[in-house]
This record gives sequence, C-alpha cells and structure tokens, in this order.
Amino acid sequence: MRVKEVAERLGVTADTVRFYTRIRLLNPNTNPHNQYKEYSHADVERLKFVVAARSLGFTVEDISTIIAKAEDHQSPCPTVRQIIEKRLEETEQQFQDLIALRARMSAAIAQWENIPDRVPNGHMICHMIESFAGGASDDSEK
Amino acid sequence: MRVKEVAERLGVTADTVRFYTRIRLLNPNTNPHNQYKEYSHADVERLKFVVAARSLGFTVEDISTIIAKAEDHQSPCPTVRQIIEKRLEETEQQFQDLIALRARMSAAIAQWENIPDRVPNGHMICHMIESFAGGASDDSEK
DNA sequence: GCTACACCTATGTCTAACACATAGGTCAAT
DNA sequence: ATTGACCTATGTGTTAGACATAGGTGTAGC
Repeated sequence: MRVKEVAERLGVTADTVRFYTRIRLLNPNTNPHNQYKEYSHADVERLKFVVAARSLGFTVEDISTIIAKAEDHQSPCPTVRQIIEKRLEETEQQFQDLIALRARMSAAIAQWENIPDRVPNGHMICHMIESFAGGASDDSEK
Repeated sequence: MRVKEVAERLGVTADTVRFYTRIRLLNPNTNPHNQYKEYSHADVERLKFVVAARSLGFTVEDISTIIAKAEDHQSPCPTVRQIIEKRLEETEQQFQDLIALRARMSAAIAQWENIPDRVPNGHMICHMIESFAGGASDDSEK
C-alpha cells in the first residue's frame, strides 16, 4: 500500500503518515526506483497503535519511547502508566488556563458591548483593550 | 532601559521582549557600538498593550494588524471585535477537545487499574493502549 | 591601568506535530 | 506516444517564544 491508502484507512492525512515515516516511527520499504514507500500490514498495525496512543494524549516522542521498550522485549506498561499520569496533569493545567482565558475573553466582549469604537490618539492604540483591567495573573510558582 | 529591565517591569521574559523586537512589534533604538537595544517609555507602553492583548487571546499577528490600523489613524475597534469573536470560538473548540481528551485519558487510567502489565508479544505493543476502545471520533465537518 | 568575575546582551537555532508548496512520478484513456 | 488526473517525496513554513553561545558591561580588587 502507498501512503494515501494507509492514511485513509486510519483516518489520518497522508502528510501525517509521511511525518511518522520521516521520523522513523514507521519504517516502510522504499522502492529504489522512485523512492515511493510501500506500507506492509505490520506498518498499518503500528500506525494503528500510534493513532490510538495519540488520541490518548501521548506525544509522538512518548510513543517512540513506548515502542522502543516493547521492541526491547520489556513491558512498556509501567512507562505508559507513568506518562499518561503526567500528560493528564498537563491537560488539567491547560484546561484551567483555557477556562481562565475564556472567562477573560467573555468578560472583555461583554464590557465592550457598551462602549463605542474610537479612533486612536497618541496615547493609546485601542482603548477597549487598554481599558480592560483583568490581566492573566501570572501565578507561576514552583 | 535595556531588555531585562523592561521585561521585568511587565512580567515577561527578556526572550519574549527580544522576540517582539525581532519581529518589529517593538522598535527600540539600537546602540551602533554593541547592538544593544534601548527601550523608551513609548516602547514600554506598546509592550504593555501587547501583553494585555496576548492575555485576551489575540495572536501576535492579530496584534500587529491592530497596531498597524491604529498607526494608520483608523479605529482598530471593529477589527478587534471581529478577531476576538473568532478567537473565542477557537478557544471554545479547544475547550471541547480538551474535555473529550481528558475524559478519554481518565477512562483509560480507570480501565487500566484493573489490568496487569504485560510483556509484548509479536502481535501487540502495549495491550493497555490497544485494548482501549474509545477513539477520538473525528467529526471534522464544515 | 589592568584583571577578575558576575551578569548581561544579540544572534542563531530549536521546539511539536504536522500542513503546504513544488517538482516530478504513475497510470489509465486516448 | 501523449494527455491529464492524481499521486509521491522532499523541502519549507507554522506559533510563540526557550535555549545555547559568543561576546559585551561594569564593578571590585590590585
């Protein structure tokens, strides 16, 4: 199979498959004549795994690590459990950040409903943005 | 003022200020002797604006557009209203995606609590990931 | 004046996970 | 053999900075 067929089967783009191939997450045979890649059943199975892992929030690098362990006949499971725990924390953080951002945006839009457009003078660029108090409080500890 | 001082005043990193300077969002004077940048009060004011706009979800490119309009003596307000509406939609989408991702991750972790680690055989890489049914349903319409 | 030395600077490169642009290859119909 | 639609590999672009590095600054001690 060539790149497009395998991509369509798994619901990803051909570019995504090419990307995974480029970084050697997939290793299809190469036709020496035209450099076209030929994906085997095993390649498709591996891609299936990659897609599944991506949908669980694993990074591409995580997946490389996991596959490397498996190919070394070690159980990747402890690693997998550790990583997903970490990724979930990160997701939670992004989630909180997004909530805060959304709140700021909504508040700004609401506040701006009642004020008119204005042409900038020398002292301000956009009075709407400048008059919006709520900054992203940077509580970056640790 | 030099880069570090202005960065500290506004609670961003020096690298961030350098980045904004590099893309000409800020235009400090350059000491011809050592290329050091000298930030004026006006530069600080502009940076303040950039930081405020960033915290409302505007991209750096959005901000360039807005500033360009203002410097052209046009009111940037209509543009600002349009853009933030769009950015809010995107944020909402990311939010939904994150919720779904988080749910998948949590479900996976929960499911995996009851199953043991396993060494991979020729047919699977990680049975935990492979046995986890819930894929990210790709309802990308539009 | 000279030298240490801590701290600062500008510039170039790197990041994640692909999407996009382009030059060239394939293949069925003519 | 030629057309033309579609496909391919490869190089580059994307975001918003972080990081690495070579070199500059400025104060303290001599």
